[in-house]
Amino acid sequence: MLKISELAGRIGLSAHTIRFYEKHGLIEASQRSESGYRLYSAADINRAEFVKTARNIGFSLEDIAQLLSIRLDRSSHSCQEVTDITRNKLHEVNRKMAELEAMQKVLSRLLDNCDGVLENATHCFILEVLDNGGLATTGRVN
Amino acid sequence: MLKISELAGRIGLSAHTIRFYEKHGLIEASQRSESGYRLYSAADINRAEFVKTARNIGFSLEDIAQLLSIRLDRSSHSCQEVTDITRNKLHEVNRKMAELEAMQKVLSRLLDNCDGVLENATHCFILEVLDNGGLATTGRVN
DNA sequence: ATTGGCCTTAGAGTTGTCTCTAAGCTTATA
DNA sequence: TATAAGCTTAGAGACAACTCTAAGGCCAAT
Repeated sequence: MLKISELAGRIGLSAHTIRFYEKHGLIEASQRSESGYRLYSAADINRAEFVKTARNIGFSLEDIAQLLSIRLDRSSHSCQEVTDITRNKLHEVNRKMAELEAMQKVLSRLLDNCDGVLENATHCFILEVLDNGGLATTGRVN
Repeated sequence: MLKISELAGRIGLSAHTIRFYEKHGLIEASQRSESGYRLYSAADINRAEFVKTARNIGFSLEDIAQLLSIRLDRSSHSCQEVTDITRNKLHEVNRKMAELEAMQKVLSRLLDNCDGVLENATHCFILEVLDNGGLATTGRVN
């Protein structure tokens, strides 16, 4: 049986975060010591590690709550529920990537077209683009 | 001179958001009507459009505040200050992209290896990976 | 004159994920 | 036995960028 900071050290979360996860139903201590300290069993530790792994992958706390409830009673859930959660997450990631890629393109184009060595910014290319509503999409900028 | 909702319609922000931006020093109404309504001049509108464009590109409100102060007095700022802000943003975007790419890889690998049609989740590949601390990096999973 | 839609302000609420604090009890070490 | 380190709780605070509310004044049209 581990105490909270032992569990924390073991899985790489702070004790604060573990209590926070507990408040949200993700991690639990199946026992308490006489003085009220949380005590984590092997099963509790496994569960905590599951949570940490899922968090590392990028699942939200809400996703993880769902995955945990499936894990708790695997036989009454389908594998598809799990793949759905995973697929949704992947779609979300793809959406964000697309957004970031768009930003990346604009930012690098701005930098490519600005020598950035002018002593003052009276004719700064980037400011001009911002003033003109963005990079022209007609006509090459490259 | 535009009133707030006219400006809002013109640049595609809500009046709420414009007031919020004003509170943060990004947009200002150089005049008020007798009854206290905000009135936006051509210069105010340009500034608001600058803000909107920068926001569309993905700059944070804090970035924009800096860009605006350069724009306000271009001659006493260097072009490099602008490129620095832009470069920092690009680095931030690149960092986030790398994170998302990692997530993307893991998620697609999870999905690739799970047929996801099992009636129940007793042997769900994804749950097993989560239970075992993540995808093995040694040994092929593909 | 009344209605409805716009405007004002200060300030609270939202989302997600922590992060920290205060006040007080417990346990281990010197 | 004294001290430090660790534990408990409820609840506040942080961050970004909004989003909304309440309570009230203003203005144009019917």
